[in-house]
Amino acid sequence: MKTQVTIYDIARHLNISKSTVSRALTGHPNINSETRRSVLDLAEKMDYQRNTLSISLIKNKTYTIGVLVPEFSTSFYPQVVAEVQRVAAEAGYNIVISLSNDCYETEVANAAMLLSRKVDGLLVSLSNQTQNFDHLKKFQRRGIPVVLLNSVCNELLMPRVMVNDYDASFKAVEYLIRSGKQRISHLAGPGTSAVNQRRLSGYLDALKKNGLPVREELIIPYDLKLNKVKIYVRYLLNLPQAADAIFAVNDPSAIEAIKAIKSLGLRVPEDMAVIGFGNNYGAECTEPGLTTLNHPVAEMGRSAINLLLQMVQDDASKWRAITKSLEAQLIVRGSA
Amino acid sequence: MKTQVTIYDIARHLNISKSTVSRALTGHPNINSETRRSVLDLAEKMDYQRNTLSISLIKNKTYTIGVLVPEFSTSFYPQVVAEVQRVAAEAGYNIVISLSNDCYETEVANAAMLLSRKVDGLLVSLSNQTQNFDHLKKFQRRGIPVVLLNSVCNELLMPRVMVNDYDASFKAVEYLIRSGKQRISHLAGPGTSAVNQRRLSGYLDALKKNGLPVREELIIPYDLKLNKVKIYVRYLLNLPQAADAIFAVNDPSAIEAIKAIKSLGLRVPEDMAVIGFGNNYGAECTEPGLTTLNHPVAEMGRSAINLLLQMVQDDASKWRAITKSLEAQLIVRGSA
DNA sequence: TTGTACGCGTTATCAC
DNA sequence: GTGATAACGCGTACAA
Repeated sequence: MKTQVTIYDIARHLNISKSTVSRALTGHPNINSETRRSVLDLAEKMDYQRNTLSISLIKNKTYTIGVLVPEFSTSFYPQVVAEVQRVAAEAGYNIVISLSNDCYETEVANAAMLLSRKVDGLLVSLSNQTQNFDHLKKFQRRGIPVVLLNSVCNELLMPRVMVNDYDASFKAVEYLIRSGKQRISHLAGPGTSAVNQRRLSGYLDALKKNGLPVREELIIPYDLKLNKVKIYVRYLLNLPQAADAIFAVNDPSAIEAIKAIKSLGLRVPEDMAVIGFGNNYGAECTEPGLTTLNHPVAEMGRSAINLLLQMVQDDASKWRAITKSLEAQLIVRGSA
Repeated sequence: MKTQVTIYDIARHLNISKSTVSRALTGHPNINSETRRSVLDLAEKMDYQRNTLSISLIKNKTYTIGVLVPEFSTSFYPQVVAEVQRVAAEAGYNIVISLSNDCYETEVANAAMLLSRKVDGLLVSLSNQTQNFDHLKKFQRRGIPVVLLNSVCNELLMPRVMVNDYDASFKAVEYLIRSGKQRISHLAGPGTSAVNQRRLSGYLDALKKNGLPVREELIIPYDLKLNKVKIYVRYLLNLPQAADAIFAVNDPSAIEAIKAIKSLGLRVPEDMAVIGFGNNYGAECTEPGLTTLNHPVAEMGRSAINLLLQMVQDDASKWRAITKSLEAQLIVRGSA
């Protein structure tokens, strides 16, 4: 059974104590430079590798950040996570990623796992289902900082980074109105998610502010299962007063809508304009290109992890439950 | 300073020894059911959380798998990783993800980090740049199993999971030939990557086997920077004998090619057919839809992690350097 | 400058 | 069934 090389092994070989070896390895000032040299050489030769576990145990610090996100099914979270990983690595931290698959139970289980792994901080984007926040409270109670991404939790005071969905949606709908559209429909996501609520609000207010009536029949809440989009599009076109634009809650829905419209022999944006949300992969691949709101993914990841790393270093008394709200820009391609 | 609740705290409160507490918590058989009950109750009440670090230290086992991939810039790795995470979680393992950004130095640094974190196994997809494999050898030397994903390393004997790029490319090119194309171009990726080499081989052999000449001017090696695609497309169309089809090494290139062809006023696939590789997000968004080879992402992730978990459990003497080669299916949409 | 002794939180091996 | 005691690998007061 091959066991690892420890500082004790090095110490024996050099006839010194393991504390001296430790000092050499950690770069402690009080050590003879020759001793240190020979330790480093031998360590190299013996292919010594520090055991991070024991150090973490002693220092009660793991240099690990837990990242809890719902899914990787669009480009959004992968891109956010990539940026988070990059920034964290620069600061000497590693990340442990957990996917909740938008399932509350999985989210709780993963949170418990990250807790028992003694992460130094938690970056979390809650699942759509999550209504109970005890799993996050456990972190707070232990003095482990938590930053929310794209999520709201009114019970808990913790910093969060989000996109200004309201403003963005408002902007998108107003753009449609300015380009002459009158019957703008909203393909909405599940109302359980605060994100979707904010997008709906932006839609509603843009209509009101511009003197357009809110028509219930044009607001379609759906579960984001793409196969239903075609049905909705057909419905919108067959209304007594057909819709002339769709503001979709996300890009995949918008892309699906464009396909449906075209398959019915109609033109985008003349017969029906479409605007999405996210600017995911694929948004520029449609014909016409999808006009959509750009999610500032890298910036979101960067803000969130920087906020969290700052909290990790600061004393808990310095923590502030600030909300960082980033703007989503409207990218005009051709679908609206 | 709030410190964590330990088994010793529980022991004191109940006037028993910490060994007994440990036994209760781990479900050891030799323990009075009443004692156990009171321990579990108190643990719950005190919000006790096991410290995985110390257990890992003592058991020399972390239940952690290192996952080292190049990037998250297409849907490929995120989807693979999502599946790996799912399967690993089922088996009680967590994963630590590291992105190398296709940079050799980063890859080496990340590997060292994972090593010092004492991962139980490593799943790695090498960067394009990687030519030296010492960082992987270190794992092997310590008895930590490594599985390669989509990578080749002739120096090292380790299992790998890959797509049968050769067969897939052969299939795609043959499909183009059958549909009447004669001057099939290949937009190739950097030759340093074995994956790209295999795709090129499949292209070449399909031509040969079907009696078509290999024309050097139709083979374009490029660095996958999408902004160059338009130039290449124009070049291919302006040849004395213009190309009539493009087999692109990946989907983004193919999608870019379709756009370029259409922007020049030509038709896909009549004037120029296009086939991609990967079936990434966006492949079904183009007009016409992109005909491409489907990367069996979930299956690849599953195979790789299952192979690795098996090795983690087995003795090193049982390890076999098998190669698991999965088939990529041709998805015919409209671009060819 | 170096060595000794202890502790981090837990499990394992002995006794009893 | 339970309790000491020794590990796991390392850092660090404290003493020398």
